[in-house]
Amino acid sequence: MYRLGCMEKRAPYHHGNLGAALVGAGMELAREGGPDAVVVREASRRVGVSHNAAYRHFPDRDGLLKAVCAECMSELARRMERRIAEVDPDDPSAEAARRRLGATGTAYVEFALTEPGLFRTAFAVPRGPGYLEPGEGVGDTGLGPYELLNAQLDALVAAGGLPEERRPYADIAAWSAVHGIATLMLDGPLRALPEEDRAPAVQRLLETIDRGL
Amino acid sequence: MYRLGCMEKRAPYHHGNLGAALVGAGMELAREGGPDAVVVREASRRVGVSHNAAYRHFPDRDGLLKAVCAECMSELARRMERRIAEVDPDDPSAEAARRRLGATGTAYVEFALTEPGLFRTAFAVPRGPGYLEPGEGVGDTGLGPYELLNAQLDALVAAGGLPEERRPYADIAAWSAVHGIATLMLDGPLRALPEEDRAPAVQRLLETIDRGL
DNA sequence: TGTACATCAGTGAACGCGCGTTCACTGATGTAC
DNA sequence: TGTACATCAGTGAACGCGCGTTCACTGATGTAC
Repeated sequence: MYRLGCMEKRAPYHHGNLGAALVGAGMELAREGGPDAVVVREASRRVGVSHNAAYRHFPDRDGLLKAVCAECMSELARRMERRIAEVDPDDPSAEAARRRLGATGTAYVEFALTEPGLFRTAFAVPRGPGYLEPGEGVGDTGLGPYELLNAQLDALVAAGGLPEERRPYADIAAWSAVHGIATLMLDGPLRALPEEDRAPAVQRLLETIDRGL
Repeated sequence: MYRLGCMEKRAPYHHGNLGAALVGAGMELAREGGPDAVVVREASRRVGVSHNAAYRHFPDRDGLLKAVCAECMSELARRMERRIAEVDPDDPSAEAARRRLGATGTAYVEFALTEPGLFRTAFAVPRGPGYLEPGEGVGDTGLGPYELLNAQLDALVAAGGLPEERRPYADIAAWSAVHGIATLMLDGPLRALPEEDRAPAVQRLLETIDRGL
């Protein structure tokens, strides 16, 4: 087998867009192995650049992880937006609002189970508050996952599907429920739950929240 | 300052109970830094023994972590038992059963927030199912945390507080909710939630589950 | 009660691993004049 | 249009870290006779 000249190693001396390329490689790593797998040396290796070149674009390893984090959050937001959009956007009924709220939960769990590495990375925030700058971690609508959830709850109140006095902390309650089942199935004892029990368990959880809110 | 002779280093040549002592040191490490902090070398150091002595008692690092894990689970179980016992055990009413169920949730979140390291370690199970042998990770009643939860749900059904047809997956729903809020407040974005919002948020979540189940 | 011996429970030194980070460097690019 | 020069974006080598794990070893303990 001939190796063509195009395999020359020296091509990308000035890479042009190394920062973005490293985040891309970081996403791959996150997908395959979660946040711990997002390491400077391997990301550089994949891009085909020496490992210290990365320090021109990120102050340190946490800087890279932060950027990958934000990208994972955005991915989650986009998936939520997509599922929400499946409910007729022109339907103003409480029932539709309720279905949109359910869609955010469904998308959340779906994301966790189909992209475990990205899900873990999205929530493996480097310590300290304010790790996401405004405008980071958002989907196509410019809202982040948490804001999308809140928007659905507000819409549900507006549509008369949830009494206003029960609105406070409803976001946290709903979020906790889906986050919990995702976490338990992914990294917790429920990882041993047989495949056929998963969908009904999620269904039961969403119904419980829907009824309880 | 004089160092007295009792500080002699050579005292514990044959330690006598090194395995248990290492688990004890491992619990300290877990309390301070979570599962990642449970490392053979530091545990040995704290016990005052060379680091490879540990390999007489555990096949490898995961062996130690597994033992510490089980101990953390037991601690959680004991705290749940304690909170459950605060509800008059002779009261057979559905209302009491409901309060006992709430107590398991309260204890769970309490444990997570007051002992974050132990909580994280309890759920940092080494990969692979069946990591806990039967009889490991249990409290004084011989039941583990999940079994305690199931017991309260069964009791609630028996007391007429929950229709039997809604029993399936109710355990997972309830567990997910409390696990989720604990995880989000501990390691997730809700770690930024102001102290004064925490208790009401937990309260709201427990009510939602209570109403929704 | 002694004693020889197997076994047990430790020691100390060493290895390899992959990482994060820093250093002095060099070749490419952009710009003021 | 040229040219000198600052700056930018890479390179390659090296350091230190703390860990898990293994090796040959040694002193203490328990037991068969």
